[in-house]
Amino acid sequence: MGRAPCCDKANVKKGPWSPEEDAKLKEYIDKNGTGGNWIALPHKVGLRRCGKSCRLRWLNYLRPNIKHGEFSDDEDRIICTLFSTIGSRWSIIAAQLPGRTDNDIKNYWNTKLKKKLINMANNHHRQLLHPLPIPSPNPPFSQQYYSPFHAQTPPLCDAYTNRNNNNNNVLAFDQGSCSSSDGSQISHQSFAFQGYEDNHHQNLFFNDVGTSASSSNYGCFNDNPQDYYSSIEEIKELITINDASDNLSFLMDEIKTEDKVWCNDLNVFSD
DNA sequence: AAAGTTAGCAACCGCCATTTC
DNA sequence: GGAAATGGCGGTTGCTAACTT
Repeated sequence: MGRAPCCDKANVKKGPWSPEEDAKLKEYIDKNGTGGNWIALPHKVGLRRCGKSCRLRWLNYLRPNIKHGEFSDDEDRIICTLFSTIGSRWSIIAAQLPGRTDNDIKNYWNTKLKKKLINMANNHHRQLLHPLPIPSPNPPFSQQYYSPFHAQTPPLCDAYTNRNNNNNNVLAFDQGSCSSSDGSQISHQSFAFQGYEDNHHQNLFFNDVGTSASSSNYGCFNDNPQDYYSSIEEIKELITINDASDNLSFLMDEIKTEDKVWCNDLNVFSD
């Protein structure tokens, strides 16, 4: 025969945990450990909770060194990189992000990061359909790749300045400041950029929505950043209709098959 | 100011591989 | 060897706070 039933479903409490329950569980595990048996734990602790619920509460909230709050750019990059490689294996992705739980990452992906990525992929999609003029001569900007997650990196500033000097149809605003070629400091509030590749298909810049604060001298900002989209509704539709994940996969595949390198510094979609 | 809508997140559900007896 | 529980995981739900109309 097998083991005894894990818990009396009719008598266990469900819903949000109270501070008292948290304190009980934490105190017990701090003193005694989990004992390797979550199902037996609630009885020992004196909680009317299912063992699975205790396990989840401990792993996702109570255990030491849990990190809460905003995800960093580095964490974004790791999540995107791994998701593009292994898909929704949240526990594996979480293992690469100390202090983050699979549940946290899953929630973050579903509520924020996926939308961000879809938006970027969609912008790229448009850019491929309607390529901008390739500048000539090709400006001597940094060979490093520009990452949309990384709006404040020096490569962005280099690209910004050099391309501006060549009066190209590109712009990039970042929060903070960077140096222009004449040595002056440029400050910006936000970033927005129109995307295109260089002649060698080695550098790819992105469209993205954003607002320009004070950069008219430096970019060729074409009026309203939303003009880069044929329709905002189209973007909403892209995200909401059908299965957003399938849609994202489609876009990812499309980008891959374009034989282009996307976000190479993230190792996302690189050949 | 109130009602309606949306976004974020904690927690639950259910499936499946593993473990136990 | 097989039945049944456990542990672990990804998907989903439901509550609540924030935002919009």
